[in-house]
Amino acid sequence: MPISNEEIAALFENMAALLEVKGENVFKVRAYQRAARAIEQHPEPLEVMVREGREEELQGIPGVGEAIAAKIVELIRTGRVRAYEEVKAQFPPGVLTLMEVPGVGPKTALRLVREVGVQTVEDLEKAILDGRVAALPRMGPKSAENILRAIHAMRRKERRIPLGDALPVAEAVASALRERLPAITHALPVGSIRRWRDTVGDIDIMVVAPDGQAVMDTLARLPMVTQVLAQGPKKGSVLVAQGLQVDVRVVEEEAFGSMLQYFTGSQQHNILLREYANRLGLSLSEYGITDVRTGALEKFSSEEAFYRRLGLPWIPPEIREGLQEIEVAARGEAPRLVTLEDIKGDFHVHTNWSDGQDPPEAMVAAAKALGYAYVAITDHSQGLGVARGLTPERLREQRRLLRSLEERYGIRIFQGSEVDIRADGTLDLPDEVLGELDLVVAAVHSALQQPREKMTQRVIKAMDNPYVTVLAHPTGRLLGEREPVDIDLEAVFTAARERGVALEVNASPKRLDLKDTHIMRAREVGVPLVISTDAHRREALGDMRFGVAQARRGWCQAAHIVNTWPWERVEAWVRERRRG
DNA sequence: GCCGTTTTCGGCCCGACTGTTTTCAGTCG
Repeated sequence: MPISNEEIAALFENMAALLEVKGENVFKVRAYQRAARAIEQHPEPLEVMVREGREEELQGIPGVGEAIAAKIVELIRTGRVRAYEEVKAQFPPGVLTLMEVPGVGPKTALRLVREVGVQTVEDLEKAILDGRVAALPRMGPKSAENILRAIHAMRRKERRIPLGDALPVAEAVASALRERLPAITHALPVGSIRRWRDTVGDIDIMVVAPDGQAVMDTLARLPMVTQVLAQGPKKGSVLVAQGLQVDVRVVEEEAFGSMLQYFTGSQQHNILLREYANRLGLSLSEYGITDVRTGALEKFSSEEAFYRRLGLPWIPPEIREGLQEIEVAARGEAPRLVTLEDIKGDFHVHTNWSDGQDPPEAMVAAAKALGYAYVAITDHSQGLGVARGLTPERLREQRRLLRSLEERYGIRIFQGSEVDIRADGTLDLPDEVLGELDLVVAAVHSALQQPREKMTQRVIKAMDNPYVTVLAHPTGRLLGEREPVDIDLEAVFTAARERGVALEVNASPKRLDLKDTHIMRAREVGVPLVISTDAHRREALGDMRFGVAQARRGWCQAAHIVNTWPWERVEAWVRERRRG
């Protein structure tokens, strides 16, 4: 069973936590944390790199040096890391568990285990309720109460929430603040929302106003706020519905640029940017840039000016993840990322002929209104009974309608099908029917529990069919609802490139599938990509922005995305594949 | 433990908030 980058990252994350408990050098701890994050985001499975004898490339990952590279190899070859086992043996397992509670760090966790004897979150809750925690020296009733609240909040909300769910909440809080306090000139979502991460852990909102205290008082009294976690003059944290945490920072207008940069993050990007600035003799903070030699603070009204002062072009928020973006920008090699304006059409759209809500007319009109040159209507195939999939006869009937709409709306309409990939890898429509379509989007909808090898072969078999144009939502995940299928994506990427099949970046905020790191890897491998909304109603065509953002997070340029091409080129590409 | 437009040694981002503290440690982002 191969070990995933996420599992390797988790080990180093635990290693860092244990070293922190042990009281190790904080920079060593940070080194492990940084490596863990970089490994988690690394596009290619490290297991593949080691298996293919490319161990020396491990040190190309930012933050991975000789020692950590050796531990990665050890883990992949032997299934364990001796140094980790040794440090783990020095502490009761409860320490790491307790540190999962927000507000409980290494110091507190160790004291709770050693001096109160708790090992689990349940133990901890009991110990707080019977007063044993508050009785500790340098603890008190308020500290204990805060930990208890954190435990309850943790139980309400364990996971990160999908971007599509967080965004409306963030906008509601921001606009509520603006309405109630006219002195606010800006209130905007920042943090991982502004970076368009597929899921977010909390909501960050930056507010520009002359009086921070007034903003915090207003925040605390908002109707959607259920609890105030922290409240100072410049910064506050509250809980809103579903236990979602909202962090607000207030700044004066003149520091707009530096605060926007700071609060957008990511934290790792900021750390690296601050190190970069230090080498220039500059010190960065949310308030501006200080010349270390003179002590003078320079303020910035825009992010562009802030980055420019560091000799850098503006870096798009989507790629501020602390990978190589600063070095690349400094060399003047930053890619021009794909934009929404580059998108010329949508390749995956449903109508009420299958499980969509709106008729083909409405979907076509909506695509036209977005300025698209083309749209593919891809209703489900017959086998998907729950989605009222189309039989070959219904498909032919629909084609006549689409031809008439094409003239009426002046937009190229591709008739396609989202054809089901059956459990054995065969397709749900015969080749002669597929051949009558302009393009074919193939997807897995059933037997999602198949083992890795079987699922991988099933999907590759489907891609063997020359009529298959796009593999849709390749991992099948539904954010917050369904885990991705177990599939060897490296094998799928290679097969897709060899066959000239495009992989979908499904833009629906419920899916975002492929996800950012997969997109990055697919792009590296040379797989053509398509950004599609999978819209089931006309408004959902607007989800394209989520998909474009994910592609940008994967460092995609327009050239990597098939639906930035004019329709003539798309048609030629489909024909070429069919000829083999 | 990592890393280099000062460096293979000696640094390592920076500030806000809380609670329990008479001056700061712990935690977080």
